[in-house]
Amino acid sequence: MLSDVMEDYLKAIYVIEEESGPPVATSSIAERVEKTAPTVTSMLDTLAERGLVTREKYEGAELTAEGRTVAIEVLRHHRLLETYLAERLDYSWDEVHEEADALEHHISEAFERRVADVLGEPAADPHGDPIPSPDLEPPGGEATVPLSACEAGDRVVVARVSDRDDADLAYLDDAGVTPGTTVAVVDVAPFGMVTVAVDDGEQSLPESVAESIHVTVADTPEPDSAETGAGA
Amino acid sequence: MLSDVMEDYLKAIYVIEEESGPPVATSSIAERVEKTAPTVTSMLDTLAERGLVTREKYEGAELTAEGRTVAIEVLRHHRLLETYLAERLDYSWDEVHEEADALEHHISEAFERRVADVLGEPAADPHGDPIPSPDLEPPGGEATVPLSACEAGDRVVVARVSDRDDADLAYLDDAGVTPGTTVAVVDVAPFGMVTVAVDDGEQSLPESVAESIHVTVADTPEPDSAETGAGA
DNA sequence: GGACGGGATTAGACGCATCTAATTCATAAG
DNA sequence: CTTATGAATTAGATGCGTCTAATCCCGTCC
Repeated sequence: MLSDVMEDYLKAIYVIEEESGPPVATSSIAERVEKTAPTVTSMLDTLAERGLVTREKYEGAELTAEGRTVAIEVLRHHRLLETYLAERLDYSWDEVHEEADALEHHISEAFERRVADVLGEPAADPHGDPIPSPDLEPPGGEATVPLSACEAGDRVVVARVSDRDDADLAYLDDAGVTPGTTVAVVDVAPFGMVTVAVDDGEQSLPESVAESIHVTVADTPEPDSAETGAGA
Repeated sequence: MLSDVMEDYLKAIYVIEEESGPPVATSSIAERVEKTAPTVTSMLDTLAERGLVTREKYEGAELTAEGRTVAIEVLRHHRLLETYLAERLDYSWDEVHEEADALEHHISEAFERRVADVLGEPAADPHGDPIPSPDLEPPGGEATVPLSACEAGDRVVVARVSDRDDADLAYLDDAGVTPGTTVAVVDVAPFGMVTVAVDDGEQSLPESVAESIHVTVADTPEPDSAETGAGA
């Protein structure tokens, strides 16, 4: 039996692999799971013994197929729970994460299946993150870019928003920046501050927030008049 | 923060107090939580240090007011979950227990409240056990007796059925012996085997099962002619 | 190429929940 | 009153996940 703790590490490694690819550094796992580096090192040893990760000393870790499957199952639990809480228990978009984190390790296969059934096997959770299918294959990621990488003039559709910071989430919800909405990038200032136009006005977002918003570009500005180059 | 494990002990002590009153013996806790006696002893020490139980060596343990409140909260979680699973997630009566046991320690106050809300603050779970109210006062137990203590001729209403053995539960469900149904006691044989009449025939239940079914007596046989029965 | 700096690992310890084996206690039987 | 019996406790060890402090390795900078 895998402990909750091990599942948390595997999940962390998975999402880091998703965003930066393997190998995954000890320190980035440590940051994500909020443990010290030596703790992570020893857990990686345990995980490696169990065949859930491979690793080389001083390099980094990488999930095995088995470890990846476990991680994806946890992620499926997490995202199904978030969706269920939002749809059936009146949770708001920004509240679901914590509860799902607490429950994801403790639901049975039966629970997972029934929740998926009553929801109709949804494809994405309230933050826009894809919900892995029951076969636990890695969900196909459609190409998205962080909002922080966009340029002034782009019109973009919000694909997903990191679920890691409740305060940011509440703010974005309030601002009308939710998965599926279209926003126009008004300005990208020095240090990454991004200003976007939404239905009810303009919002300026610090870089840290803009990084956590992933979008698909609907429309790029035409590179035509005076402002073509490394402008502004 | 109280660990899940501590909550389990407190819950166990509470239900044992319910059925036999304090003080609660180390060995009966050990049996219920499926741990060895020394393990229970040391946990009782911990619990006593935290002010959740009082105890005297070689005597037994008793919940403090605080310990009782914790136990009742866990029980509220458990029974709300059982009810929710049965009503909203298509679980059968005999499946809910295990899932509720796994989840009861991990749901938030918010979750508890919302589940109670969508269910309309139910009074009893699918096994007939009373669901503690949000104030966490001990739920008022209406007087019931175990089916094993009934006599031939009694007509009784099933009040609640222990949720501890899935196989028994499935059998009883199939037999039509569920909370709220009325059954007639046909015979009480030596060693406690009880035969009851239900809608679809007669069922013979071993004593262990008959002990776990609590009933209210609707009608006692008049100690008079051979067949006083008020006309079946 | 040698020293430095920062991330990673090893060393060693701790707290918790658990176990088995040995001991102690309460009490029922003689 | 003494002893036997069974329950409860103490003693001592284990596994796990965690920490801090010390050491080690690798890539960079002079």
